Amino acid sequence: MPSERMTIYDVAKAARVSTATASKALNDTGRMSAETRDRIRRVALELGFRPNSLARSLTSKRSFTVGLLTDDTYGRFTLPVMAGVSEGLIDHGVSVFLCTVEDNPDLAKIHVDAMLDKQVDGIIATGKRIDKPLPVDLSHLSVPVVYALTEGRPDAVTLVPDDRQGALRAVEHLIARGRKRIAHITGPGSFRVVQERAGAYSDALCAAGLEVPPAGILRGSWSERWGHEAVATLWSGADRPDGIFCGNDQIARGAVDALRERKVDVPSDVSVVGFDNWEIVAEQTRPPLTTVDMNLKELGRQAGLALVRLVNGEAVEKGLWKLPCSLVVRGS
Amino acid sequence: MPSERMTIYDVAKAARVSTATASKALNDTGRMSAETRDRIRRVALELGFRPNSLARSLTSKRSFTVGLLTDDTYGRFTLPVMAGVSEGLIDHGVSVFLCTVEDNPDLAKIHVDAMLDKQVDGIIATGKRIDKPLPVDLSHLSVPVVYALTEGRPDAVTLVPDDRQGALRAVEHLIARGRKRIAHITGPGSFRVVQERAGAYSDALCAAGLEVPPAGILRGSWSERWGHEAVATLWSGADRPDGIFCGNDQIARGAVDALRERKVDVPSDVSVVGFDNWEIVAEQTRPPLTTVDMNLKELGRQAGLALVRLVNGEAVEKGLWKLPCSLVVRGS
DNA sequence: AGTGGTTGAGAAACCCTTTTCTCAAGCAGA
DNA sequence: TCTGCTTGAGAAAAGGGTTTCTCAACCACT
Repeated sequence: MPSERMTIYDVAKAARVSTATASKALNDTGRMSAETRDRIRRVALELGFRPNSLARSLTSKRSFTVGLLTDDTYGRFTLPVMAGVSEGLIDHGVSVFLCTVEDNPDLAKIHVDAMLDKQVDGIIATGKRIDKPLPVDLSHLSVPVVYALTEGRPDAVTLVPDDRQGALRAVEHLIARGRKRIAHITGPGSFRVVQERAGAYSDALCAAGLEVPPAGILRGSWSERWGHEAVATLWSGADRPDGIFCGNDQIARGAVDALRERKVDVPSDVSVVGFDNWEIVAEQTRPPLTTVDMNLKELGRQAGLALVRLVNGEAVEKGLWKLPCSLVVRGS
Repeated sequence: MPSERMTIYDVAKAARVSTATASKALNDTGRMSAETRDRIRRVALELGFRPNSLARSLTSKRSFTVGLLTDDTYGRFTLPVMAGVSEGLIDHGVSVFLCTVEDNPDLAKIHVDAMLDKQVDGIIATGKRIDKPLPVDLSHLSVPVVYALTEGRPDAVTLVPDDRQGALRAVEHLIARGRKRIAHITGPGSFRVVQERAGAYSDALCAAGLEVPPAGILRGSWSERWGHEAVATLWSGADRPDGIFCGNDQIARGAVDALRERKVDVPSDVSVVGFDNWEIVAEQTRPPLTTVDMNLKELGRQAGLALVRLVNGEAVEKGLWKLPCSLVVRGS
């Protein structure tokens, strides 16, 4: 391991050419004899030469670096998104600056400025809610911005899971299982995903010629506790459901636990479908949850690729990109 | 918003000085009249000048950039660590390259090479297990490396939670609650944390003059299912415990659920303490779990700061740094 | 007037790579 | 032999900063 990094001067000297020639040989540009090109390449390889990206970026105006902004420290959504971004971009030789800003506008501004100073080619903004923006305005930057799983600007690319399609899949699955009286237990009505999923729930029932029960949609918090409570409410009435579509896996788990405590068998008496495919919840539920996966890693990948296209000046359709969800069938 | 970034040439021209003088004025180096310095600064501010980090790094040999390598995409441990790193470093003007490598040596090598090409000042390696290394050798790099929550080289700085201290706190808490017959349900014996926590469990009991029950330590998987099963085993015997220290929160939750199903009240009949303070599990348990928090965000912060000190050539004590855990008392 | 020390600021080199422009050599054709 | 074209390679500038070195101007003393 050479303690000092080799420069192109070292390569040029060792190959007895100028740095210009060396550069051209290594980048496969310019004109020279195949023999010279090969010789320079061999020498570079022997010396373990690796070009200094900084110097290269200085002239090329491309740093092959993007910034990833997130407001989520503990949640489960951003990690797969980030992994997807990282994975999607490494193939293009692009590295990712990670910045966590957690609802702090000043911190966010500092991070954005730092990224801009480091000449990022673009920025990906990601968060935990699709209906809340990050605490910083990214609309007039000199670099392109892509939003993923957070509220984006209308004139920018924004990637979100297709909640409606995912919810349809879930309800259709219940219907295909022969369920007729299907309820929906979900989170706070202030969340857009709640509205989307609830709308899809109603539509799916209508489309199948089933009626939406009078108190079919129960809104509460995103917690197991609420799933538990909601089942208590449902079972206190006369028209008990035989299928439940839950707004997330935690609610579903609370519901399944409550059903078990009432000696209602899942899935023979009642089928339950969750949302999120949060494995730690879904797989530990007894029985394991059938649930909707939002394919967040893929979403992150696409966000990265979209940004690269924008950076390259390629045409990219602006607006909301809804990426399909898939149903993971387990035991519930 | 100027579409083209201002350079120091623009500042120099506007202030009618040379770039050398401008640079010195802005960096508070060199000699010049206070008046000139102020004027240049004012001009720079007006123009919205921000120095190009790339150009600066090229001469200074410091990129104010570090790489963060992780093998964890879905787990819960790395996200707070990463957030802590990011938080601890931004104060030093250092940005973080995020790289997820997930057990893929080739991918890891690509990422490391990319980081080195981008002249990172150092690398932080982080993972999900303290007794498994990342799939890439970082021992002969030209930049310093700090390990956090992953197996590090003996001659490097490695930060891990103090499992022993955390476990002692947990068991002492049970003892302070007056519990006499304390069991330990934990994960696979192949994990070093299992050994550490189990050792601390035994030692704490001895120190308090309590005996370790014959089958006091039950090793299994890290799942709720196993916590459930283990309680069944314990309660099938004669010598039922009145306190349970669990190796993680999932096991604890399984145990608490099993106890409830047996009509054993938590915490009046049996006290349970978990490990990890994984809020999504601990807070949703009925009753909410008392558990050990590993302070992972702080661990990440420290990792970042340690790396900065290494980069600055300051003395840093090598070896294993064990960071204290804290007990979060809830309802169990 | 000559000497010496300080002050303020600029010229130029440097960091590493890419790129444009120039140019000598070689060759074909007239 | 002269002209014109192609080929291979290098000189130099650019990219945006930092830093070292130089130097003129000014002041205070002899």
